[in-house]
Amino acid sequence: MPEGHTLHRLAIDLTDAFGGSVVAASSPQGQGRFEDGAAQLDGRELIAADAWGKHLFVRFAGTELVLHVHLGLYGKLRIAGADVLPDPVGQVRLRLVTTDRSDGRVTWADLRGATACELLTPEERDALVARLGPDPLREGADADPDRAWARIGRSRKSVAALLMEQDVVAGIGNVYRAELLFRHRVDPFREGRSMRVGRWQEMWADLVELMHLGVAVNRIETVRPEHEAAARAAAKQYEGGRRRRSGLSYVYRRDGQPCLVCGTQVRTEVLVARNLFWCPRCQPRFRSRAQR
DNA sequence: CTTCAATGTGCAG
DNA sequence: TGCACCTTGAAGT
Repeated sequence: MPEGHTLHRLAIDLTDAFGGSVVAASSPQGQGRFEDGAAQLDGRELIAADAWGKHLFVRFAGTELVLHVHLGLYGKLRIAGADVLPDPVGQVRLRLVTTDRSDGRVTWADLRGATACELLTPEERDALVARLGPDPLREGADADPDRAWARIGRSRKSVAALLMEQDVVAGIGNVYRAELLFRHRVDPFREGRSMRVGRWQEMWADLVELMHLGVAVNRIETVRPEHEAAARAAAKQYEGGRRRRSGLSYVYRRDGQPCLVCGTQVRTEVLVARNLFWCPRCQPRFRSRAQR
């Protein structure tokens, strides 16, 4: 689940659900790992949440400390409402609860499996954000593609590796990386410095759109309308009746299957400890002038 | 039933 | 470079 779109969506949903309300904070099954933190937040008004890349920050009234959450690979923050508060399931590191004064209904958020759940001073938060690159989902100067280009355009590392580095672009994960490179027919293995700035500007603009769509539908969707039918048919065949949870994709997790555009088998290879997926025909090996 | 891989990252060696 | 983190669902036996 968690690439940047997930955290921005959670920031919106948390603010909608709890913003302006006093919350009860607890760490029910947190193995003691966030009990002190939860106690510091308990009974405070939640002001608002925001995200930068894959990091979520939540501000509370009456304290400078900021709640910082990073979901890692499989963390989840689930927000729900009901008449009665259910018992926590699994290792709930943090639970936030607010009760509606008029009808007594409760809204709660349960955090499980997160890599980070901690309270940061404003200085610590700023230091963390300072280590992150521009975020396509933020506004104005926080989403400056030139900052990313300053890194990419001079690097001998592959574009595929660079796109995963959070200090180059904050919020891209393995799915957006593979899909963005495919959509722009870019060879994942070409050096960053072999790219032209115009190409990067196109990729960035596309990424901004894709990730905003991801926030809106709460899912990564990257397939263009003209390929949707083929993508759906391919997914259906592959699923064999199972229910599909993730969005349609061109190449992500489609290794061995025919490319939706050209029919060539999609390939995969481990690059910097992550599975990279690409179409060798749509994204042919880039050869520099010197290599030709 | 058990095992493994996953949309991620930090740290040990 | 590989593991730990510690959850979920798919895949294997």
